[in-house]
Amino acid sequence: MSVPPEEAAKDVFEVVPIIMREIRSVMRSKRPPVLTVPQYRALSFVDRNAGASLLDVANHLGLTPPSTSKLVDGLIGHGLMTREEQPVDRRRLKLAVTDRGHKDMIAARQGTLAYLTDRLRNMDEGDREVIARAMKALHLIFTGNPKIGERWG
Amino acid sequence: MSVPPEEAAKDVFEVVPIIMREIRSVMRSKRPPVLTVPQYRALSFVDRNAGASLLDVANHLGLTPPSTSKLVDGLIGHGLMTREEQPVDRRRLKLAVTDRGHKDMIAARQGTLAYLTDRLRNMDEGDREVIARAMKALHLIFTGNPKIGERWG
DNA sequence: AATAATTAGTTAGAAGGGCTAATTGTTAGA
DNA sequence: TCTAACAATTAGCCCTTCTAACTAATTATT
Repeated sequence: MSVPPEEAAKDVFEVVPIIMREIRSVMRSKRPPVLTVPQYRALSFVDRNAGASLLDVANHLGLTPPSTSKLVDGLIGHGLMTREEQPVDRRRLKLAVTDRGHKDMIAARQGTLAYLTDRLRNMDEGDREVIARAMKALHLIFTGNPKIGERWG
Repeated sequence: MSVPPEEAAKDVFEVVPIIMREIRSVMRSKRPPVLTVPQYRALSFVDRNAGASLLDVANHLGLTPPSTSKLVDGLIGHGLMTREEQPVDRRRLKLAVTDRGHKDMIAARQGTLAYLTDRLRNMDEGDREVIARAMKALHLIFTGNPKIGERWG
């Protein structure tokens, strides 16, 4: 049976927001610490790319520089990230995750993954394979990057 | 090859936020009108369930009553929804979508679907089928409802 | 009928998310 | 040098979502 792009689009549009709400809810419910999804994503990126600049983070998150600046502000305010000046190019920041930021990030990740894993446990193994394949295909068309999972080491 | 729930969870956790950001971005970029995702979802629900109460909307969206109240406030302020009193139970609201609300909702939906459709067009047909199947499986485990797509008539 | 408990919805206040436009400093180039 | 480009921030806007505390209306209890 052939699936036209219109139908797949409708399915994605209906299901993705539902799952996203779950993810957000789980991630924000860990307390303390409380991490929002963008905060988690920023921490995770800087954790893997120590010394990243603000624009690096903005590009990775798909946010504008001002939004990212505010986001980083909040993380620094909570002691989860640091902002350093670089002697090489004083315009460019050097962001880094603190120990506490690293721990909070890991906690948020594990909590969310545990929840999702639990949800995915009681289903047909074939369905799980379909989901994994679908996610890889979606990742490719939405990011252009065929690699997935590298953020997980 | 077997896909353990942990792996599928990681894939979902990585990809869903990316797609969601795209959806949000596209939906908010139509101007005028500008509808956010929660605004769209509230309109869409009330459009299909005229006379719904605030709690009906809150439950459907997975939001608290105060959040929903504020959300509805905004929609009414923009002339997209109406709030009526019911003589039967004067505590219970009767929400309805205005003509303009209906039109804006359709416009937001079509714009977003057009974008997603476009993205999904240039891919292997087999991948599209995998995506459609994955979305149906995910919909079932996250909502308990096997039916999908009814919202699209 | 009077009182208590529940239910529907709102208000207030907080922290965050995301944008555009305008600004400050810094570096590189003609 | 002087200008253009760049990195980041500030200001100001509106939306999201929560908890806590509240009002008003209904139902249940005595």
